[in-house]
Amino acid sequence: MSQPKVKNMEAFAAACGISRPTVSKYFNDPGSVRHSTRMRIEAALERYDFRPNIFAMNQNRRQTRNVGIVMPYLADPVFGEIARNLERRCIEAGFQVALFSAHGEQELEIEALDRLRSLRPAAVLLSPLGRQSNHDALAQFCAKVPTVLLDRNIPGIAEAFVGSDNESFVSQSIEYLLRFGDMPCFFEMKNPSNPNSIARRRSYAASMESHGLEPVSIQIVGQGWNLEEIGYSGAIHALENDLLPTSTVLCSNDRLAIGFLAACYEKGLRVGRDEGCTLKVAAHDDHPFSRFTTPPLTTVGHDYDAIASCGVEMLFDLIDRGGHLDKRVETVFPSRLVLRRSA
Amino acid sequence: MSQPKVKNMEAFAAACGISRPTVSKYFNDPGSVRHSTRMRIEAALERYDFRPNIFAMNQNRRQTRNVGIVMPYLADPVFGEIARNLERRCIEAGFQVALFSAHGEQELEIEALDRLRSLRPAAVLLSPLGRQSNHDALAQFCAKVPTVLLDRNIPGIAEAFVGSDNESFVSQSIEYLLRFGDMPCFFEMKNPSNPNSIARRRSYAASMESHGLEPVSIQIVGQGWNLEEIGYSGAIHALENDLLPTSTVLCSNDRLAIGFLAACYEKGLRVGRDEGCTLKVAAHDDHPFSRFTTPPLTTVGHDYDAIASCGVEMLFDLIDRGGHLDKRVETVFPSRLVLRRSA
DNA sequence: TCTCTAAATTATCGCGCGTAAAGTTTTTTC
DNA sequence: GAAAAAACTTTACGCGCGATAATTTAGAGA
Repeated sequence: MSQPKVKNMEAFAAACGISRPTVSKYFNDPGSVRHSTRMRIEAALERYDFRPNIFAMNQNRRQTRNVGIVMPYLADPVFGEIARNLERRCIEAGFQVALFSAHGEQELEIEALDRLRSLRPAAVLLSPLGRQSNHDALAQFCAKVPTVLLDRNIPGIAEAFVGSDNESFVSQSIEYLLRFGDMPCFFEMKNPSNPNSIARRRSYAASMESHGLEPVSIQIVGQGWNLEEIGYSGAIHALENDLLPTSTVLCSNDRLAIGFLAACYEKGLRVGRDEGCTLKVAAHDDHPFSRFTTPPLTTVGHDYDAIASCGVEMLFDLIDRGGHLDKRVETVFPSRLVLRRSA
Repeated sequence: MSQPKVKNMEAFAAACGISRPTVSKYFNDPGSVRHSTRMRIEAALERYDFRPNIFAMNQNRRQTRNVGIVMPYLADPVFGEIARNLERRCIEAGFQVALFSAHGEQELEIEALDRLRSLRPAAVLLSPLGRQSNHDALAQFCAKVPTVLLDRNIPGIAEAFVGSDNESFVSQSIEYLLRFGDMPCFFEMKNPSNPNSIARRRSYAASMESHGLEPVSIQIVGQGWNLEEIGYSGAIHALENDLLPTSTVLCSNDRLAIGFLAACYEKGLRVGRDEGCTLKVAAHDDHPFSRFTTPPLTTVGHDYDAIASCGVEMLFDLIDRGGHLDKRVETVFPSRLVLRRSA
């Protein structure tokens, strides 16, 4: 079956034997036209290679059907995974998705939001860089474009927030470690760019104190997103100078832990809960790679599916309500412990 | 300084005291107007918050300034990294970038190309799934949209190909291993979805034979993109059944090797070139994590920068030439050996 | 000062669609 | 069966810009 080209909706409507406004109505909502005419249009759609010009549509509609997804660092598999979930669901709901990554840089985040704005998205799912973000620029953006914050909260900005409960993360890991009598010290960056890290730091301290224990942190230096490298150098430094106050280390996140484990190997330290091991290591995030570290990393995982589901639902709800929610909604999902051999 | 809104180019031109066609000309090429008028426009641009409606522009231009980037699996950090490089350069050249991922699925790749087409891109950088791709659909796409293939070649399709030289990859690793008298066996998937894997298989055999040695492959089963898991199970199976013909293993790619190393740890095998190690492992790709495996993985790395540079240059050249090259160009970059402790 | 040319202007068309109003046909309801 | 409602058609306009042609203006060189 050849598919003759039809250059515009006018010609296509003529080929259907239907008026253009009705065809237009069909493309905006196939269910809004009579069943018999719908069949005629869809039959013609098989015969002719036609799809409405997306630019003309977007120009004339009151609202586009674009949604934006902005990730802080797409090369990080965790965000790649989240983005994948979100994108899938948005497409299924009939939206055109524009995917952006800040690549870990403040300027690029602003630039991405800037380019996104010119796409006039109906709404945006934004996972900000966090501390590294230009908060004024974000606030300005969110004031103009309906936005749902994802994974990283910035209080007061955007219409809603969906993410993981950092408290649940840390309390789960600590409960587990304490059950075996281990006093976990907290391994983290001194100046983390990730706001979740701050929340986890607080949760660690609170959780320890609630057990009548004194929190002890090892704060390592480092800037940027190369967390494995930062964790590695920090661990080397800590091991060489005997800075570890306890034999159980709870890392703020898996990527730091991956660097930590590499350092342990280099220093000839055996990690795990087996006999002969001198160190236990646990962390948070359940990074895709954590299952394959040596030893496999005990960690606490996100419920990506729930976060993605809730995030897009919030997004659609926001769009339905005209871009504004009566009050800012914060939804937070609990995490689940993933037991492996490192602790 | 308040930024009063200006709703269209007409109004903005009036605010500048300049005619609309001239302003239009400016936005299409700021250098094409007289210096004094350019200054006036840019001064007004500071005062007013105006940017041309991108939909109207795209609708009316002979050609859009959109370019598409399609990756096979964005959650893989290797592709995330490549995409980041490409995106950056395209934006700098003044293009709007539409980023898509096939998420490892044939249908999604087709769907992405489909959505991309409606964006009428000036040209596309496509890194196909490869064997898993629907080649007919790809050919159909490339016939209609000027395309540069990236990383994975599909002969005869698209205007050009830019990637790494798999031959150089494998010969470098083999040369290195043989220098220490190690007979490397080749660890790979039986039915790899990645066309590079096929090229590497051939290169391994050729390289071994050129040294008068007999090639030995371990082909493991598995489907999909969860390569670490596939490598892990394959290695467990091989180790338990004593299937390894040599004590040096050359993995087709790093992700398989990561799984392999995890299996070795589980089986209590020490890997590396130190004393007391029973196995050496090397691979290809220089995955971002390979530096942090235990032991750190000896591998062969891509020249991402060169590939990205060449890819976008090819893309721009293709656009300049009106979307067609006289003859299909294949550019291939050599790789560099990255020595670490695993072999 | 005059000339020549590059640049800017005016005027007008077209792109492909959304949208609205008014009139017509078809379907539903009782 | 008539009345009401729903779906459709026709007509017309507008969106914001690119493109073009015919004119006018400005700036550089002689």
